Amino acid sequence: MSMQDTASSGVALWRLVADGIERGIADGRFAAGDKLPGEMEIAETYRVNRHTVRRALAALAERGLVRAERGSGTYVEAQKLAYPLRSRTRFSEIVGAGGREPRGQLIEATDDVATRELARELGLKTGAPLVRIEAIRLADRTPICVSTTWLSAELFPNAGAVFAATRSMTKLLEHYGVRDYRRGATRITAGIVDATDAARLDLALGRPILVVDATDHDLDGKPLMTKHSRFAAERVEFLVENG
Amino acid sequence: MSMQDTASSGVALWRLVADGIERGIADGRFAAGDKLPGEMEIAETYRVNRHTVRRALAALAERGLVRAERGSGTYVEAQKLAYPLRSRTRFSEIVGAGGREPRGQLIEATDDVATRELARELGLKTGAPLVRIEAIRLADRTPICVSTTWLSAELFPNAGAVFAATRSMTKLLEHYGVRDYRRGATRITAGIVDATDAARLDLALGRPILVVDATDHDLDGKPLMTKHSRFAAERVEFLVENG
DNA sequence: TGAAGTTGTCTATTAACATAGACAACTTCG
DNA sequence: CGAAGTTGTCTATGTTAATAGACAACTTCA
Repeated sequence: MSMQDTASSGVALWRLVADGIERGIADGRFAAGDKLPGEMEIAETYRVNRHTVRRALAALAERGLVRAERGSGTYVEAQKLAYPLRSRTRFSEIVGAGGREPRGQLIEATDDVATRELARELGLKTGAPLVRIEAIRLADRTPICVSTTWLSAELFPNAGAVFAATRSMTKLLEHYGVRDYRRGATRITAGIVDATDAARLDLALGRPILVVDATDHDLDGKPLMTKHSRFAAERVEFLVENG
Repeated sequence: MSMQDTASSGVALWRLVADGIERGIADGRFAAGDKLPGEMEIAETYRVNRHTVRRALAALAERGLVRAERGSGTYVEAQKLAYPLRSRTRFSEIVGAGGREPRGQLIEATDDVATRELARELGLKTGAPLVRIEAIRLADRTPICVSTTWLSAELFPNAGAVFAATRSMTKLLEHYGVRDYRRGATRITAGIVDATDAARLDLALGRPILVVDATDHDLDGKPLMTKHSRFAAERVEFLVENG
């Protein structure tokens, strides 16, 4: 396959090969520790020059997914985080369950006003004052997702400062007397990471992301906050346990 | 932004611009019928040459997402299919609810044997005979997803032929006396389309896909079939209605 | 009508992508 | 050891991607 006989997709060939191999790792065709096929063999299966395969492998190696050993072969390194989507979903619990250290980090907290869309989600009027919190969440040192959270500025004054101190949405809500909350309807789609999120997630441009929109409610069904989260698709896998 | 000052991602710049605009359409910043900013303005916001913007717009136009009008501007065309993930999910009902014509098409049906993984999902023994059905599902003329379905060859003899005739999994199960069924645990992740699926979904290489793995059970909880589906992310949006 | 703003088309130049072939350096295994 | 198979590095060539500038063709609106 050369660039001129396939419809130009705007994606480099080496990138397609790298994605193919990564998929193989993701779905278990290549398990952690396994040896990948030789560069020549990969080149033949993708009908591509060996140098193109080498570039693909170099990209995967740089991301820590594989490791090349001269004279021997190239070996698989990594795994994905299982992320159950339940009504009671807590990032820290999910990550902790996998034996990893959950961390949160505030990027910025700013004042905002409700668009019609946000107002509807939060049960407020259009133009109502909001706090917008931009945060990143990690498992050990690996960024998992960035999320934008909107809360009513009247119900949660100084929410930005509280989050900066607690680094946890659950603790933030506790601070305002909310003992428990549930997740409402969740919208999931996929897309390509933009430049800003790519930098925050330490993700290469053009990588796929899982986009999750959800609104959390208290136990009486009153909306508390609405979130727009972007997950590095290569690092997580959502589990919808029935529905 | 030129290719040499950003870390080379293997994704062409015009493709990043196209993805950015598409995201703008997806999340409502540009609604159907809206006029996009001028090519010069887009070029400035992405810090890119106008020709690069033109290429991005040409790609979007070819996919029918936007339409350029000389001397006037470029306008938005399309929308996404809302796809609720409930325990009782029927493709035909979801598509029909949107006023579109649901269609199914058999790609191939072959005999297969259960891997350990498949056997566990279906409650069979490793090596048990299976029927593997590869099918594509469309809304009007637009391909929405391709799915690989495995069923027990003993419980559902000639399943391939039955599906080819009925073009519906629901009708296939009815044929074997299954009146109703429910979806069990569902795993969702995202990835990049491979060459085979790209052709089947009429999707450009490098586009993101939503990957859904699920097993359907009858009302007694007995596994009926397990599916591996790949959705064109740009054409659907999953709705998880609580959980 | 005329000016401003829009998309369409052309030429030209530089960097990145992909191919091809050859050989070195190293590991594994009989 | 020695052969086979692996990754690492080099040179070379043609194609694609992205830049830059200029101008034509068309629409909108004062």
